[in-house]
Amino acid sequence: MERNARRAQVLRHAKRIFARKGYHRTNVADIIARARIARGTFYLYFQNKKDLFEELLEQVVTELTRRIERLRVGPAEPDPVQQLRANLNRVLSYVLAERELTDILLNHSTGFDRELDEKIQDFYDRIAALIKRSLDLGIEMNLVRSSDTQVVAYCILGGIKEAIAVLSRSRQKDISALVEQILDFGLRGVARPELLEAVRAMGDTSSKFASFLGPN
Amino acid sequence: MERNARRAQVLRHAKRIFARKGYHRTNVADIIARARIARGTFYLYFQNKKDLFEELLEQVVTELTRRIERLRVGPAEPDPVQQLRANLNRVLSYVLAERELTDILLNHSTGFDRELDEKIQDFYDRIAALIKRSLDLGIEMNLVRSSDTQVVAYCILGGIKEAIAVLSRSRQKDISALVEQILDFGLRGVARPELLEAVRAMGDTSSKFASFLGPN
Amino acid sequence: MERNARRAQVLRHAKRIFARKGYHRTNVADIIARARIARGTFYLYFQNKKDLFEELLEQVVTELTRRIERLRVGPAEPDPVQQLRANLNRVLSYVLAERELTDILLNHSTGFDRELDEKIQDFYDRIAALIKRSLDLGIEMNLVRSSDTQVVAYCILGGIKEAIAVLSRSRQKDISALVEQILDFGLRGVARPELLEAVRAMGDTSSKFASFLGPN
Amino acid sequence: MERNARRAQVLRHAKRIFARKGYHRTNVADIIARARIARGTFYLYFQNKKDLFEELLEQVVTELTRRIERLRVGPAEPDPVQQLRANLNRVLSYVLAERELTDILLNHSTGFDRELDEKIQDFYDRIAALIKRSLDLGIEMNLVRSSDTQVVAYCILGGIKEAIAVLSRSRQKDISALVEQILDFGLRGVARPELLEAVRAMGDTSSKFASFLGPN
DNA sequence: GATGAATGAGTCTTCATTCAT
DNA sequence: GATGAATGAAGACTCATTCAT
Repeated sequence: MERNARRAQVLRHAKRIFARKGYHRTNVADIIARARIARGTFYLYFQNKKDLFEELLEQVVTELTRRIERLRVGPAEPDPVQQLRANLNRVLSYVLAERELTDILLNHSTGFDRELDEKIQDFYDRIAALIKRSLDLGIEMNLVRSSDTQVVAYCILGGIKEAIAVLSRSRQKDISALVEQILDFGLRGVARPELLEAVRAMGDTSSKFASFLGPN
Repeated sequence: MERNARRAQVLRHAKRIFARKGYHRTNVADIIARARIARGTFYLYFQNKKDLFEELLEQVVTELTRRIERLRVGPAEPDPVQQLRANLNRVLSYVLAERELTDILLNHSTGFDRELDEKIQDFYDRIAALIKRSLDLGIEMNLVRSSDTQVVAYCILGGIKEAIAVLSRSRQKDISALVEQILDFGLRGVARPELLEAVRAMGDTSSKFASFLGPN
Repeated sequence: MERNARRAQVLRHAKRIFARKGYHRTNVADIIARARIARGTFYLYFQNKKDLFEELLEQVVTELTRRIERLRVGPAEPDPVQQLRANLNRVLSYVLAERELTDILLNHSTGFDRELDEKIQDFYDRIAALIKRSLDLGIEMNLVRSSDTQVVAYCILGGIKEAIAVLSRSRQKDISALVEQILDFGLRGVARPELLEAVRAMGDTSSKFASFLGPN
Repeated sequence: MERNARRAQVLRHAKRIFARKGYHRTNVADIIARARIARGTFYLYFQNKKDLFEELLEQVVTELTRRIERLRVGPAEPDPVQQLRANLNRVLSYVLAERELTDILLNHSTGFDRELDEKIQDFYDRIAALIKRSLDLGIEMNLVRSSDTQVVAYCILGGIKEAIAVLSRSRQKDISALVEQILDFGLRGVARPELLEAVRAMGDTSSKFASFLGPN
């Protein structure tokens, strides 16, 4: 347990530095100075610098994966938009809470470790696949217009990534407005026009999709 | 060899290697081996490795900037969607033609030089500003629904970046379908629902926005 | 090994090599080979080659400065010539003991770093100023003939430097004769002729100035 | 002849730069830029950088050697002090006229070329030998007190070198006063005290040795 | 467990010299 | 003769990792 506490402490310090300076500009000297441990001690807890970095990256990826839930369909389930909103909320909350970690993920430039690059690409591909699946589901449910869901999924993913980057750069604390903007933009981008028109006709004000997409 | 030719030759080889291995894993030895020049020759044309890299980066940024034209409004101008389509086409064509350069920009450019990082962020901010301006214009013209155009602009930018990344990874040669998907998604995301409905009512099949946005 | 001991060890070896080969022909490889340490170890103790060299130079300058005492006048003080003799003795002893360091100062110190050049010129200027002050004092005390003490001071300084160079080249171990020769030459060069005549009349053999310059 | 003119031109430029920056800080690029010749052209006239430097050094050494005449004794010869004065005058005039060349000689730090170092040491040794010979001659002639003429010769040489360095640093144009100061200091340092007393008794003002050292 | 001195492979950069045109 | 592009040996410095204490 003591061991884990020490590890966590080093990880915490390293996270800061990696977020601020990036992988290459950060050296072991920086980390041990911050963490106030000896050079050798570092290697008692981590195989090497890359190992530590990977662990941090793993952390974000894992936590984000945990916070992004697969869309569930069923009578007892909340309506899909609500689920999307919840996903976005969870993701953006995490960004706010762990800005440094998400910075590492977003700004990490590829090309210093093939394996790591693949791991991250994998993560994004998984997210894109989830989005694609939601879109396909939406099409089946007659909510989403037909399109190349593969491409659109990546567009949505990219939009969210960029919005996160903006959020991370800003000092904003409130994410709800941001969530609604992203949601609105994305949903309208994929929704069947009839639906949008119906919403409009009902005098719905923007970002109130939920009300008509499911009775609950 | 003539000065400019030699410079270009070195740039060409370096581009390849940087795209494949990234900045840090590429060393001067790699470059000169590829370009079949001596070590000293390299420094005859470039101050140092970073200098060469920056030049490549500058190249992409400049060319992309050149290919993204500001939306023009006026009776003699092509309709806005046509202009957007043309922009996207020019950008994606460049990506296809200079896959390596765009790879460098998208994947390998951040994290090793503060100054460079800023230059690139600057570029993206400029693009986002252009998109925002187009949205604001669209709102004025009653084509675009009201929204936080700042946020939406970044969402669109991110979507395009991600789509470009996909394109760059794929071996695809035809960009027109991709352009239409991106355009469709983006336009629907921001268009006023009435418009979409009108289009729909007219039996328009996806990506034929142009027909109603202008008389031509 | 203990930090200071290791530093000293490297300095010791470097001193030898610098004295023999000079700054430019000595490379870090030479030093670490001699000191039997790894390349990195060198940089653990010194910022760079120049840093080490400067430290050695600083050493000579500091020690020589320490050994050259300002002339004191007063009833309880030893007579001035005795003080000059003591200064010379201390300086030449150091040269004998640290032949390599003085070699570095005399032969290898100028021309590779503007800043360093100035530091050394400064040192010599300080010594010249001390000599000039002694001469001015001697004039006040009616021991020294009037002259351009500024110029004469540099002549004396130059004479001593050259004598030191000779000493350093030779394998001589006894400095007392050398000291007397320098002293004799210098004192006669500046003394008021009446004094010299008085000494001569008293049948004084060379280098016995002291006997008449004070009662002791 | 054209060839020689070109050579001379390059030498002239190189002299300047070597004087200002020293051998190591001066590189071939500096020289050819100044002389406005191509890189290759440099090597048409000089074997290499060292060769050019040596030639300049040779120039000073040769000219100084030419200007330092051996003391002649004889009824038809000018008195010795006059000859010494003439030597000093010729040397210092040259310093004034070719400050850059003498700077090179004086500041040339040893240790980058064994052969060159020896050549310079040789020159100084030759001068010291000349001085020693003059002293020995003076002893024979009962003008100079007995002493270790070897040591004293180097003291005198050093004094002159240092005085020259001062002259070179200053912007002074008049050397006669300087010559007298050096001469006075040196002569008094070596003269037999009886002589000095005689001079004094005769009411001679400083630096008028000449009047009594020979009847002519 | 903890320490921090030691390691040395890996890179970048300079610059005197050559040589094809 | 003149040019200047090309050369590559030489050398400085960094930093992740190891290991004796």
